[in-house]
Formats: sequence, C-alpha cells, structure tokens
Amino acid sequence: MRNDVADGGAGGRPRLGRLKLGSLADGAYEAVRGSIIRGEFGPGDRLVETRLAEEMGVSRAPVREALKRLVEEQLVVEKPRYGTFVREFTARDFADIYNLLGAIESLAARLIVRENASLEPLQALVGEMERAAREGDLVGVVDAEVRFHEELCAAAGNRYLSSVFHSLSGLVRMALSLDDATYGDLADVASEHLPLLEALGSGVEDRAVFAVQSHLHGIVGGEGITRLGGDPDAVLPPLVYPIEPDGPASRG
Amino acid sequence: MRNDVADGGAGGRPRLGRLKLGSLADGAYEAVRGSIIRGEFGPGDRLVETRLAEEMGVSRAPVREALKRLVEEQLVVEKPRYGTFVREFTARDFADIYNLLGAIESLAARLIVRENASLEPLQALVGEMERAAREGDLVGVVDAEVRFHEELCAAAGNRYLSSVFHSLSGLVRMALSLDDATYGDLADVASEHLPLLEALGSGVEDRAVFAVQSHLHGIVGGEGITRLGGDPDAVLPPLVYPIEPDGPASRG
DNA sequence: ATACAGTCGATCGTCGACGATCAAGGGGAG
DNA sequence: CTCCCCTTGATCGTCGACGATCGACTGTAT
Repeated sequence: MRNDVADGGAGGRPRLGRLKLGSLADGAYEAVRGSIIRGEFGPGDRLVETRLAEEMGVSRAPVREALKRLVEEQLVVEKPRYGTFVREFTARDFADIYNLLGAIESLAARLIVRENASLEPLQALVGEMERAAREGDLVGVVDAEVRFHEELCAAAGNRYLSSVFHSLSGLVRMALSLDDATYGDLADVASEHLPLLEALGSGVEDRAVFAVQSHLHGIVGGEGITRLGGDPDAVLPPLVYPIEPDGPASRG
Repeated sequence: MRNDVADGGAGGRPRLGRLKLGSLADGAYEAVRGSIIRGEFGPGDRLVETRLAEEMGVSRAPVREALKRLVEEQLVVEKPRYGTFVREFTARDFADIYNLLGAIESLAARLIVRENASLEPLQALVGEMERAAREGDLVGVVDAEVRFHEELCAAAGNRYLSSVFHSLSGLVRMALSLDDATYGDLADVASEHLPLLEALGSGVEDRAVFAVQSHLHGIVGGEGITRLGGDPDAVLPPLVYPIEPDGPASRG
C-alpha cells in the first residue's frame, strides 16, 4: 500500500502511452484518470509530475493541469510543495457518496417525471449493460452503469445537476467498480435497473424518487456497503415519500 | 454587455492589486473570483491571461490555474484557443441552482438531525447576519448567508456534500447577492433563518428537511425567482414529507 | 452593395529552466 | 540507546518564450 518515497526503481510501472486527441492536458487527464480507475495506480501511489510527463512524452504543464483536475475530482490528494498521491477510500467514503448520490438523483428523478423526459437513452444504456453482462465484461457493465446514472442526471435538464454528477463520476465509478466486483451475478446488476425505468415512466414523481433511492440502496448503499465491510447505519434507507399530488403546490 | 475584443483602451479598469497569501495561484483565484462576485467584472467580460497576470504582477501560470478553477466553478466559460469570459446568468440558471441546493441541503438537514450535530456555528452565523443587517451592510449579509449554508453542509459531516456545496458556492453567492439586493428589508433575511434553526434542533428529520426547503423557497427559489423575473414553475415547491419516525428504519 | 478570400493580429497551449520549500536521512550530543 | 539538528535531495511553484490556432479586418470580384 505504501510506495512512498524512493520508489525510483526501474520496475515495470504502468505505461500511459503517448496521447493525441484534444489538448495535451485533456489527454493527460484521461490517461491518468483511466490508470487510476483501472487500478493501475493504487491508493497511496505517488504521482510525480516530471515522471508522468516524460512517460507521456509531454511537458509538465499539461500534466500539472490534469492533476489539478483530478484533485477537484477527489481522485488524488495534493500536499503542496510535496507531492500528489492517489487517494485512499474507506467504506465510510462510499457511504457518504451513496447518500449524496441519493439526494442528487432523487432530484433528477423528480424532474424527469415532471418534464416527461424521454427515457430512451436510459433504456439503451440498460441494454448495453445487459450485453456486457452476458459477455462477462465487468468493466463494460460498470462503464454502462456509470453512464446510466450520468444520463439520469442529464435527462433532468438541470445543467448544474449534471455538472455535479460529473464532478463525482470518478468517485462513483470507483464505488460501482468495487461493488460490482463483490457482487454475485452480473446479470442482476443490469436487471436491477428495470424497475427504476418503469417507475420513471409511471408519471408519479414519488414512485420514481423511491425507485431511485431503492436502486442506489441495492447497488452502492446499504447492501453494497455491507458487502464492502462497511457500516449499514451510515447510509440512509430509501424513504417512502407520501402522495403529494403533482403540479406545483405554489405555497403562498 | 459586450466588451468583446479591442477593449484595449486605457480606461479605469478594475485593479486587482498585488496579492500575497498562499500560493500565487490561490491569490490570483481569490482576486479574480472576488472581482467577479463583487461585479467589477460583468457578464461577458473578457478575461485575458496576459493582462490579468501583469495587473497582479505575476506570471501567466498562476493566473491560468486560477481561471481553470473558475471554469470548474462555472463562473467563467472558456472557448479553447480563443478566450475566457465571465458567465452570464439567466433566471433559469438561478432556478436550477435553487433546485439543486434544495436537494443537497435537504440531505444536510437530515444528517444533521440524525447525528445530533451542534447548531452553534449556525447560530453564530445568524447573529453575524443580523449585525450586518442592522448596519445595512448588504455584502456582509450575503457573506454571512453563504457561510451559513456552507456550514449547514459542513455540519452534516459528509465530506462530499461539503465539497459539492463548495463547488457551487460562487454560484450561490451570486444568486443570493442578486436576490437580497431585490429584497425588501435586510433584517428579514436574517430572521428568516430562525425557524430553520428551530426545526434543525427539533430532532425531527422531516421537519428539518421541510424547513430547509421552505427557507430556500423564500430566499432564492419561488418568491425570489419571481422577484428576479423568472418563472416560478421552474422551481420545486417545498415538499411535505410524511412522518417517517426517526431512527434508522434499517430495512432488511 | 454584397459575398468571399487572403492577410494580419491577438490569445492561448506548450515548453524547458530556475528557485523555494519540504521530507528524509545521517551525524553528533546527551 | 535516544533524541535533536543539520545537510541533502527531490519535487513542486513560478517564470519567460515559442509556436499554433482562431477571429477580425481589408481588398477584390461579382
């Protein structure tokens, strides 16, 4: 867990390969982020600007910018004037993320129902998930799942909601990745999204909200947390919302 | 609204003064952010790295980093290879922010009640708000109000919740600033926080959640939005949550 | 008068180098 | 043997310069 200082050996560390598309900073960002998410860089690993730069064949400037973005995303931590390191996660972290995600996606569900947004992209993503599950492609499943939740937020039509999810997506991906890996049957992961879709299409806000919360509780929350050895009391259970008839109550 | 290109005149543009504390990038960030929030830079204004750098007496690198952070915060937009500009906001933006804030702070309220967190810092902030209101200090009120909401999220003890609020705080500040400016009596702004405090201390989660939502509805949402000329239907009304008895329902 | 193409200028993206700062390791005193 | 100070090394923070790209302007043809 600890390759702190003086890891300067020669060993076969992960290669990040030359990058091309977009700005070099974008490329560096994708490369490093991918390496972290795929686990090629483990928690506590040191990320040295100079080393990364020469491994990718670029200067320090783009790498530096990439690392700053990763700091924003909380995938790495930075000790000023010392170094940047891949973050470590505890079960508590995942519980916190789950709770936050629950709040955010509940809003998304509410807005989706309210605006009668199209569910087609979501259905497509579930299809992708099923296909990946059939092929036993774990990262494919996780990938589709992340995009499912991303699309859920996007479909709500609230730019800031989307943006917040995006800033959390790296964390979400790591949580989902760990969770799915400890999960029994991949096919279940996909099929668990079906009742959610159904509820979103039901036209009843509170059903959709409850479905989202239940879904999260199954995936990363409650049951997932216990699978990961965390404390189930740290996560909020799905709340049964009452029947508030739709249409704005316009208090006043 | 449009000082696009060729604003290179001599006029008395806002001075950002030399900066000192922390890293230069931190200083540049604070300086530019402050100028935007205080309205010294208006929507659509162009932010040229070179110009800002020499105005602050630093190199482009720290300024560049500062601007990147502001992009993350959505206070400025960047057209790659072209320029960076102060963002423009519509009433729709404020409605969206209000909705998101409602989701986030509802979670905060729930967690605060659940963990029996101390309300002392929040009370102190309301005191500060009242003091500023008595002195007719608008920015003082807004400042305290932002910190109140920040502290609300912090008190929940969920690091990611806090972090999300922080990433939105610039937006929140602008929304509050505009709202308070159009509001009638500053003293009311402070006193509107009292029922919220009371509800947070009541020990009943749903009361706290409802209070938070009502509070936001009064401040930036619903009524605030209409004051700003926006569409009230774009914001969610406070929801009357049912009586879920407290203590974790620990389903399963 | 209008539309289009070529040229010009401004701004950003990237680079390599310097200096400041902090953690780690070695040596000496108690 | 333990503790503290100092040296040493590595890494980041910042800088100034170069090149690439894009928008704006001018001149011309229709």
